Amino acid sequence: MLEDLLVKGLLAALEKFGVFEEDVNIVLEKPRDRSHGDLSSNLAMVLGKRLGRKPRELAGEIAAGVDFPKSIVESVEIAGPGFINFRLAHSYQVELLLDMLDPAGALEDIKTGGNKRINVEFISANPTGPLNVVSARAGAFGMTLVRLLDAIGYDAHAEYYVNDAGRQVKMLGLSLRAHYLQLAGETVDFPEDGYHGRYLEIMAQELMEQDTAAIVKAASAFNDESFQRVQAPPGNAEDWRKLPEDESVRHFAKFALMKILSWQRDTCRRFGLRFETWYFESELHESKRIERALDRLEKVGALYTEEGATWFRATDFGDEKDRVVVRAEGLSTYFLADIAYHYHKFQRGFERAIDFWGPDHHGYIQRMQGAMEALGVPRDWLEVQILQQVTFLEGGRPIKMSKRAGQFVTMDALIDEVGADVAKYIFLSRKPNSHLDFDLDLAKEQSNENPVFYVQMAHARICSVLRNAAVEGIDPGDVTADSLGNLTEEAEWNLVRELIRLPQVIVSAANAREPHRLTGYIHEVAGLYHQFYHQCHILGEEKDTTLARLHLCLVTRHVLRVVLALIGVEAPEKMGEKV
RNA sequence: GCGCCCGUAGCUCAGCUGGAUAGAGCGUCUGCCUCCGGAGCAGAAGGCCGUGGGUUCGAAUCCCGCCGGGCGUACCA
Repeated sequence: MLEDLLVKGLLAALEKFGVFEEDVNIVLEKPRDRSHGDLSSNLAMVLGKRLGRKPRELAGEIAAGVDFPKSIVESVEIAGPGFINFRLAHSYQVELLLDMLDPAGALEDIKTGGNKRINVEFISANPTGPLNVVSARAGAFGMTLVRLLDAIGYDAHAEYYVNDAGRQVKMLGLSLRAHYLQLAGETVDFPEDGYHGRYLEIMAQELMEQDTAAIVKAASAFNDESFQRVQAPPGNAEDWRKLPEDESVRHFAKFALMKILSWQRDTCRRFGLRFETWYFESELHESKRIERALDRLEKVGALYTEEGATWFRATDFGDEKDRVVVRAEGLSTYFLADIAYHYHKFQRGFERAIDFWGPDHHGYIQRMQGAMEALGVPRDWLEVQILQQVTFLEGGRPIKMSKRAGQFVTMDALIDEVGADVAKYIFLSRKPNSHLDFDLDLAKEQSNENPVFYVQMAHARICSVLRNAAVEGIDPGDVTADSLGNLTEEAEWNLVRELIRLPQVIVSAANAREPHRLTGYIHEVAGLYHQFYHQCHILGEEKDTTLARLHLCLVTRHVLRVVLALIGVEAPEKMGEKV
């Protein structure tokens, strides 16, 4: 790595001041202003005080003491209050570019994860209705993080947890059954805490029209491995209606669950989300994992009984109060199921688990990590990323999202109206902990003026130039150091300098869990490409120039493709007509 | 009350873990298509980085106090 080389050189120069590696942390950064070189160190300012020297003088002496090959570092300058600025040789930058294209090069070198398995769980929405638009942010982030982790050499695994057990599912069954009975002409009281969404009415309507065969056929869409548990209830709705109430509700619930999961899965697919595993809570109950987790907590002395309930000693693990795991009536809490789920996740052999949660669950982190610790799992095994809330505005005012009241914007509607690429790009341009206002009206209007098109345009433009080159019979061939050496313009080198940052950008975005650094980066790349395109004519120039510029196009296209693939946005060869 | 997150251009947001003159998109204004795609380029206007202190060579960034907003604070999920 270049930076290591520079750091080494600086350290060598520092020895005569009695400063050694362990005394100082040398940081090199890219100056904002290009006239300050390619890389910059604040070393002299940091050391100035300690050595009782004026930073600028010190910088001068350090700079005089370093010795780099001219083929790598073109110049070392002192500037401002004492910055040491390095200017890289063009030949070296070209080397870095070529290394990035090399299948065994820089993008391979950043794969330092050792193929360790990491589980990334996101969305995990309750299976009580269609996915709403809040899940879109989680989907965009989670999926991108999975790809980023793969890009740095981990074996990342996307997972979706389905809460298909407990009270809410029963309520779902009750609600659907009530709708059905109403349609069948019976007078029924709608359950008090029932789900009022219109989708359940529609589902009930469908149910009236579907016979057993149709229901079974619908269920057969779930033959994938992760969905073995999703099956049609026996018979048809008329049969279920006649059953004793409890059993009847269970049948309706099972059907509703099946339908809703199919919607959720379809929506995920439309949004480009692929989950290796859909993990069902009901499985935890059936496999006795919940009881076993409880036993184990008991065994390690992390439980006690009070007022008839069983409590987990969360305060022993940093939480502010102890938490109930089994209620006085004997029912286990959602928390206990979650403990069992995460413990099983650990047993499945993941080196680390990353969960994406909403801000309303932040108070849940301590107890969850505490429970894992109590079970003997390393404290940092479970990493929770809080994705701040999205406030959706329509007609200038916030939409209250309530699934129970049936009032929310679906993720499908978002995809229909602004498009998956635009939606993903908007979410991925913001950092995870920013609360963001999403104005749907504006998004619809601006979907035609969105930054995502700016980036896609750059890609399409490159493809177009390459097509034109082919028409003129020019075959750019492989990118070589010689060809790129013919680049002379400022606009060309501005682009080059940005392109070679790719490996670092990927590493930093992955490690910081901040995918938005990717969108910032390609926006910059696209901008520099557009500038280059306007300032430097590519085709019809003198032969070496044309070739060099075509090669720069090829590298830019590669970088854009790599990053667009990471964020799950298409890299189109042509842009459609603007509406 | 306590805990977490946020406050940067008219609006929506970046600001790479403390650096040099605070950026982008949208909106507003001015130029640029007989020229590889104008979904583009060049430029202008627009900021006490909520506020008051502190830390140091240096703060939008770190610490403390206020002000304002969101979320949480269940034997709900």
